[in-house]
Amino acid sequence: MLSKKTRYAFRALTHLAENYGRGPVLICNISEQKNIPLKFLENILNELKKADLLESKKGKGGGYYLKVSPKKISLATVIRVINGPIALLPCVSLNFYEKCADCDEKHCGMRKMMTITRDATLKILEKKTLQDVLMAGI
Amino acid sequence: MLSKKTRYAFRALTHLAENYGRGPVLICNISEQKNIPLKFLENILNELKKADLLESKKGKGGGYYLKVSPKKISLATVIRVINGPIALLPCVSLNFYEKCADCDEKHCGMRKMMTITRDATLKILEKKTLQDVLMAGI
DNA sequence: TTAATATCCTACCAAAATGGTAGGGAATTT
DNA sequence: AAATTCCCTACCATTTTGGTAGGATATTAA
Repeated sequence: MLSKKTRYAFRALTHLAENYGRGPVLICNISEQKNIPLKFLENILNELKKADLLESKKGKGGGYYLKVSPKKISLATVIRVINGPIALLPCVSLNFYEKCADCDEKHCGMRKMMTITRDATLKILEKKTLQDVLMAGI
Repeated sequence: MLSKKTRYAFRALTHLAENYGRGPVLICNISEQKNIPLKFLENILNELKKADLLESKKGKGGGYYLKVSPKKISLATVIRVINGPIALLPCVSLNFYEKCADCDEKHCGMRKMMTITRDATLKILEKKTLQDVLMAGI
C-alpha cells in the first residue's frame, strides 16, 4: 500500500500539473485546496524538489512548480521517491536492490515469481504519467 | 514490500509443499531447516491454519500440513492472509476495500490508474501458485 | 491414568516506521 | 529594511513490525 505521505504527494503533484506553465504555486494554496497538513506538505514538496521533479522560487511571487511536463513524470518515479521500492522483495528491486539473506538467487522460485510480478506492475507504472492521472479524472 | 513475516510464511509453505502428501511436519523441523524463529513461526502457521490453508495435528506424529494441493494455493491468497492488501490504495482493493476520505471515486484519476495497476499485478499473483514456486526453484 | 509430545493461546516487549508539529534560518522581492 | 516564501533541524506520539515467554490444551502411547 502507498503511504499517506505518498498519496499527499500525488494530490499535490496533480494540483501542480493542473497549473503547469502558469508560474509558481504557494505551498499554502496547495495545502488548503487539497486539504494536506501544511508543514507536512512542506517537506514532501522539498523531497520532490531534491528528486528533481519540482523547482521552487523564494520570496514574493514564489512557490513550487513542475520542473518538466506532467507527461514526463511517471507514477513509478513518484512512488520511488516518496514511497520507496515498487517490487515486493528487495532482491528483485531495480532501484533498491538488496541481496537476500539465505537464498541462492539462481535457484529461488519466489524470486522468479516476484520478478514476473514486478515486470507486470512496472509496465503500467512506468508508462502512466501525471498527465494520465489528470485526463482520467475528468 | 512484503513483510519479513510474509517471507517466512512463503518459506514455510514451500517446505510444506515439498512434503505434501507425506503427513504432518513439525514446526521445529521447518524452523530449523528454513531458519525461521520458532515461536514466531508458530503463530504464522497458526494464522495460515485459521485462513484454511493448513491443517494441524497435535501429539506424537503431529505437525502441520497443507490442506489442499500446492497447485491450488495462489500467491495472492498467501499475501492477503499474512501481508494484507495487494492493491496500492484501499479504495481499489478487492478484499480490503475502504472508501477514500476526500475523493469522488467516479472522477478520481489516481483511482483509475491504481485499478489498472492492481489488475496487472493480480493477473500474475492469482495465477501463480506454491507449485509454480517449487517448479521455478529447481 | 499418566507421561510425553505437539500445537494453541494470551500477553508482553523493543525497535522501527509513520504521520505529523515547532521554530527559526536563509533567500528573494519590494 | 521589511515582508514574503521556501528550507532545515529537531522533536514527538502512535502504529506496525518482529519478535519472546510461559503456560494451556489436545492427542497419543505406555
